[in-house]
Amino acid sequence: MSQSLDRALTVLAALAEGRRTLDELAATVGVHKTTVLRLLRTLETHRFVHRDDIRHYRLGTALFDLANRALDDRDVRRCAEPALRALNERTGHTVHLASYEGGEVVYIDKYESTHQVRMYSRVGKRAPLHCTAVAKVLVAAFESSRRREIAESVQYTAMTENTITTPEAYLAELAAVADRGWALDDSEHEDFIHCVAAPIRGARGEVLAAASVSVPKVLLDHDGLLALVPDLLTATEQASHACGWARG
Amino acid sequence: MSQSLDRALTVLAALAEGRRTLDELAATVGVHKTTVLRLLRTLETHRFVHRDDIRHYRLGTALFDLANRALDDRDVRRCAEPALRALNERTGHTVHLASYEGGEVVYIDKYESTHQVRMYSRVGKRAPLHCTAVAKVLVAAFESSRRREIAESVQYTAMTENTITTPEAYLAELAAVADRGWALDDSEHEDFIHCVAAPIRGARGEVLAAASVSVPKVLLDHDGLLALVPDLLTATEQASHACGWARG
DNA sequence: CCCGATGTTGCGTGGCGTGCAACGACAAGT
DNA sequence: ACTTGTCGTTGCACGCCACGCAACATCGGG
Repeated sequence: MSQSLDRALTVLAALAEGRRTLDELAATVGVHKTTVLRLLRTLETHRFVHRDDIRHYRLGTALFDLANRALDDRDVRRCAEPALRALNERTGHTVHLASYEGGEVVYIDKYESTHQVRMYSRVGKRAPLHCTAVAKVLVAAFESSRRREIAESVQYTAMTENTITTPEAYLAELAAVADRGWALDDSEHEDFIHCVAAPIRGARGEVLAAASVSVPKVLLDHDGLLALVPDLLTATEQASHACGWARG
Repeated sequence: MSQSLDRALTVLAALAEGRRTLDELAATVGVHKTTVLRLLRTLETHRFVHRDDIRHYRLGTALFDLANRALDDRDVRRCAEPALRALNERTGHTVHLASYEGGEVVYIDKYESTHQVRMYSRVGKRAPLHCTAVAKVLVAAFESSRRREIAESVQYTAMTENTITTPEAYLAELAAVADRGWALDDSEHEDFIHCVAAPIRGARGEVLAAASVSVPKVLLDHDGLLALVPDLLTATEQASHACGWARG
């Protein structure tokens, strides 16, 4: 563990919240401001931070560059794009693409709703495992031993009345998801939003990612949401083909 | 300048090219592999890198998170979104949003073309100052002394036959752009693509960002491109209003 | 079974990152 | 205008910690 690097990354995390001054940063990281200054200088030469004001620092453009270049490398993202974009245009609702990596589910793409009501999410954000449709789809793709392992380690924070709060209920849900081929988030994450999600498969049939449609309950009731499932499955199958999946 | 941090950032830059092994990284950075290992460990605990394979490292999810959170903070991006999205849907062509920061022009948003022919670009990518329409718009927004200063420091790399290659020609072009309120890239960056761009203004009339429409020449000839200008200006004016611009 | 390549660990050295204190720059208050 | 306070910046000396080395672990291929 490199101390200075560790501190620099903490600085970046602090800057993610918004622009900060030198000793605001020094305070949050808990080191002398001189130290932060030097770290910032190095970060600045690499364009990781940028000072717009004489005394305010901000995240720099190198971050955008790196992140989006890395995202660009993901084949799923590129291959699934036309299908998901079409789904988004057809339904008008928010479409997410998420993948499982390193024990967490992360959004790797997003297509905004055309409606006024927007949901809060962001590419790069991590999705809770127990109360999102995409996570259910992705975890349900594992064999049962792995599922059980994950189910044990999840923090079952109750986000709404409907949130699943026990490993047993979660495992049962996963089995159901695996069985029917798509997942439902019945306002388990946020009270006013419900979602459906389905897997996108690669050449060997493995699950590469999950796509979801999220819709505010004021726009569509439960049955209305379920009516989107065929549309969703059409899109994910189309995306799966684009990713090399052979079987229809 | 912090040595270890400097090396760590170089490692990240190397990883941006794609997944790498430990001593590939050690070689490119030019240090002992032990050193790289320890840097990677620190980076890994902060989710900046992720090892998908036992011997391959990749950029991690924290980068996406940071970058997109930072992008989210940009008011322009959010405010301009509906107008640009509409422009993109109306024309079917690639729409870019770019802003000037720290001496460089960087793409902060992108709306993909619906046509088969796509252009290569990416959010976070830096746009050359002398041969892109967005850069012309942004630089033309400065007062003449600043323009001259910038014009002197630009590297006039000739990308195509039409690329502007002298400070004098560049300054003349900037004056024309400032005068008519929009800019043209007549295949000055890439042979087969031409673009038009216009500024998006904030509450005090200052230029916040530039929006552009890029279209392959096989789809639209010069006159066809110019015919898009009214559409573009409608969109940028709409976006400007959303950003607080009062005057129509 | 050996051998090469690559990731990992222990360890001693000294470079370098650290905190301190003093200084500079700027703004606000009196 | 002087003072006062705040914040960024610089010089410096100490000692920690990051470094490279070498040995070990692990895995695959011949």
